[in-house]
Amino acid sequence: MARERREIKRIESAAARQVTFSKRRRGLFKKAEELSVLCDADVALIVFSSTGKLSHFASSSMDEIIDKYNTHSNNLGKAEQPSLDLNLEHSKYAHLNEQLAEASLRLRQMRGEELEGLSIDELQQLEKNLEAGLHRVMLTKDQQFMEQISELQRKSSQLAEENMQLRNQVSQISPAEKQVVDTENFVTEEGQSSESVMTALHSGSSQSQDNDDGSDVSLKLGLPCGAWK
Amino acid sequence: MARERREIKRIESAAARQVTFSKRRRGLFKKAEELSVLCDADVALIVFSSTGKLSHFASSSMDEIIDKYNTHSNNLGKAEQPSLDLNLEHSKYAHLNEQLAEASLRLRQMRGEELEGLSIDELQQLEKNLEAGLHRVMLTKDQQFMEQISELQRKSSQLAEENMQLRNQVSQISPAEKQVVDTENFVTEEGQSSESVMTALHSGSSQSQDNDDGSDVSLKLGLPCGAWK
DNA sequence: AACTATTTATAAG
DNA sequence: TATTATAAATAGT
Repeated sequence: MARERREIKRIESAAARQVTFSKRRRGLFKKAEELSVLCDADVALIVFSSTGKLSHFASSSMDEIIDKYNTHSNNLGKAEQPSLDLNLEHSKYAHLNEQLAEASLRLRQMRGEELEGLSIDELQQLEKNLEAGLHRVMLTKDQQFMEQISELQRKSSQLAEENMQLRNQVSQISPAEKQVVDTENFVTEEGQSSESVMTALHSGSSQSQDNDDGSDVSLKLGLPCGAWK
Repeated sequence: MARERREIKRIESAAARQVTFSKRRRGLFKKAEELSVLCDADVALIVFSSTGKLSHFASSSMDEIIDKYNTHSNNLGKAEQPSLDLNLEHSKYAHLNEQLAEASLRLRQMRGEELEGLSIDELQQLEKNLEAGLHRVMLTKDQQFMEQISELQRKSSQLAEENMQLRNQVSQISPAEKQVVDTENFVTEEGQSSESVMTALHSGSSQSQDNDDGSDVSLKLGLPCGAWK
């Protein structure tokens, strides 16, 4: 990354080593912070220079991150360090930590990670749970889709009716322009079929937070559907 | 450092965040190692992704570095304030509780419970996660099945061979009884096909660990498969 | 420490 | 996942 590539091995000259240390340390800390911010990750970095000087960075609390690290490591079967805590608070704390570790292990396993230690029986059980969960999630999702569709149908019927009334008003006030209104208005009749509503779902433009680049034609369904109320 | 500068703030799109996380994490770990090697520094790096997955690097022993960090921190001075410490303990405790609650909610949701508050987007995400997890679990399970089958094939070939040798011995010692042995023994030839082994898998019932009497080819599948090691 | 010529990292596609 | 144009890091001054 510079005038010439530097081989990655200990720099013998103490002076050069010190200079490189300063430069690279700054870069490393910057990268660590950027990672934590960009990706919402929890990052802890501890550096001791060859002269023993400490520098450190933690995106949240260093102690918390270290605790979490110890918990995870223990899960993966490494030795514990039962030295520090003997009082009740600490054992409660430890117990909570265990529960959390257990829960997150199960979550990771449901995501298909860390399956190495599981027996075939356990894998089959996991598979069943996943299938059952998936099934319920799909049912719930479909139900919400149907609810949104019903709501849209209701809404569009109402709008169509209002439109018709408005057109009537307009034609009474200025009969000559009725023709224009009829051809420009895209809601042609009051009773929209369910098919047409579903089509509208797919052709409607998106609203809100994401990439509104103009080519995205998917309608963003979802709660809270304040936009429709 | 790329096609376009990216502002250093949390990436909203989960997918993009994940991609960036992978890339930058790799870069960060590389830099950490380079610093430790070039400058003879002691470096520890702990990263939890936003999904809770841990990755870490330590140029020497993580525990040692953490110990050294704790020592330095304490020495460099913060006179301890008991009340503050208690508050800290308390808030850590509360925080752990929150994390645990969050984790178990997610677990229940993965089982298809408590889906009421989720938006359609969240439901679809959950569905994707479940499908991905299910897929990985099935792959792992199938792999274990295949391993067990291979082991069984090996074992049965070996048994069949022993069997043939024994029959030869018997026929040499007492040729008159050869007929009897041939008709009573159900293992007829040395090379059992894989189909026959798989059939045995489904028809086999109990196992007692061990009867290596040379004729039982049924096995209980499942870990720990210590009986075969 | 400030300055480039280069190498590296990485955002987008 | 691999590629590539560009931003960033940094080795040697």
